[in-house]
Amino acid sequence: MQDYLKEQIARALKKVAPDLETPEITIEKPRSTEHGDAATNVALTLANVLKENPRSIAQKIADQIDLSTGHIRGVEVAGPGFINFRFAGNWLTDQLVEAHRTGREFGKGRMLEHKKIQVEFVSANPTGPLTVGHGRNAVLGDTIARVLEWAGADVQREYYFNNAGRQMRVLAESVRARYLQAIGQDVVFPEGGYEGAYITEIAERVLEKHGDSLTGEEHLPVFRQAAEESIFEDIRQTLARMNISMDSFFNENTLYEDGSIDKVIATLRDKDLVFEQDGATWFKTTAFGKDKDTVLIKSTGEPTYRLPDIAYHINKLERGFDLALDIFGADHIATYPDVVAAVQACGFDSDRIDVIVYQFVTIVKDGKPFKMSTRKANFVTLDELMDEVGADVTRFFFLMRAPGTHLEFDLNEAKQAGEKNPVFYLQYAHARIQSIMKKVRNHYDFTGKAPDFSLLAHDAETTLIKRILEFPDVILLTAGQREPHKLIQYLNELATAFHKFYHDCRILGEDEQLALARTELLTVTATVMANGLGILGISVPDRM
RNA sequence: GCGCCCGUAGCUCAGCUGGAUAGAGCGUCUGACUUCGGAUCAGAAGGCCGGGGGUUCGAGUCCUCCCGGGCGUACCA
Repeated sequence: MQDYLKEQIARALKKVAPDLETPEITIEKPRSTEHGDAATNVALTLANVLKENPRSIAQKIADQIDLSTGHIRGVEVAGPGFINFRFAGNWLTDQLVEAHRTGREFGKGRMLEHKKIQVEFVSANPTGPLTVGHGRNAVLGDTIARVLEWAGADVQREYYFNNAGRQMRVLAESVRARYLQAIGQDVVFPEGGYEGAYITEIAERVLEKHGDSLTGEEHLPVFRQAAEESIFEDIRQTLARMNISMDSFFNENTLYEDGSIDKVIATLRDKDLVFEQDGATWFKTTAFGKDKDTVLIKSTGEPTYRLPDIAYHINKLERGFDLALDIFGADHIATYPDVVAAVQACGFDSDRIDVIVYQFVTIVKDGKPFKMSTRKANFVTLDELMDEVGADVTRFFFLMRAPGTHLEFDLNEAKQAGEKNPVFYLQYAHARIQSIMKKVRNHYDFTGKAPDFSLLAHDAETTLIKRILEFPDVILLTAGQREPHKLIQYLNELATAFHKFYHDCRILGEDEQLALARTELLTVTATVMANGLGILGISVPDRM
């Protein structure tokens, strides 16, 4: 329809101003329905060039629009010089028939067809349970992956982790200390160790399984491995509970084993971007405009996290992804330019790497900001949150707001959200439709009959139809921007249009033809709602 | 100090990438079918879009300078 309009406008423009080169014509959907179904601002943009009043240009163009094809019902000039179009009713019903026929697949796009995309998210090291802080990352990553799939992409979900660094050593020492305490030894708990209760539980399980003989330093790996396995199992379960399942887990260690780390250093050294100083190996980031150079390998011989990060991203590109998406918290953003610069220097196309940065979640508890620390064990786990409000509300809460804005998560409010939560508004619409359907089936027999959507002329009906037809565009917008809250906003509008329809239009008691058309309108509505909630990873109840 | 993000209704946030009278939810106030689920619907109140300057037909949106908050700016991840 957009293309059709553009063509019409371009043709009209030729008659109005034959000498003018056809400009870019943009079509937009007016905010208010009073302004029709589509509008263009060409007259405004041309006012300067043509040295003429925008309204009079608009009027001349409008006069030249061909209405005889039947797609357009009305053209009018409004405001400072907008040209508004109204679609003919048959165009809407044609589209609705198509949507109805497509059913469960309605909304799937082909924008990203044949694109291999990797979304890397969560990527928390196995040092403790996932917290509310990780929640936003996890839910954003998974939902973006889902919407990319709906836009046609072939998506892989990957979890990147490191089980060999300093953090993990401290973790193992913490477990060991708890173990020694459990068998009655008087040991000092390591400075900066992990204090959570789960550490003690892991220590107790080691004691049960291996007895009390693991007192020596040399047994540290046993504690490390026990902790890793146990914590990873918890993380996996938490993710599953949130409706998230990873396609692969990538261990940072493989980058050392397969030599990619050394290769990165060697390549950068060839380009004269690496040098030694004070016993450390540096990356010359000042060459890319940064204030300081960056350490890649510490004087202790231990690499900083940037080095494997670089190797990891090269690895992703070598695996053939058209796009590698990272979901990063605001605190990680500083490394991104380094990684891009290094990847580029190594001869790879860094345009294939993109980062979604989300701002931090501020936990508010009892009206005060709550500072979390995994090490200090004062945190709220995702499991605890889901115990309180359920997985659906948890996902919804993290998706409601644009990733780039700070998200305030009021625990008290979320916990008592119960019936008032906005997610129920969407689920209720779906459940209500199912309930209507059940009643309808008892009153009418529609078998073998096709609906005539042209009977749907009520305001509430056309509004609902227009909303439904927006769905495929919303998918593409959400996928393109990678901002799931846009889908939520849309589903809210869809639900509102449905509830309005429910109040204004009835099915039971209406003549069979109209009842059939309305019933099938609701079928499509329910499908779109189900598809949308599915992308958000939220359940779609038939009853509530 | 420098870099990135943010500042919109009492609160939490949208605002389709520069368009028409700036929207929604919660909260407050007033109303609604004796038949399909009232977890709903209709309406009211509530705003110098942090502030100043600039760009143009047109700015919440772009440029610039202030103010205020968050995160970076580690041989921590």
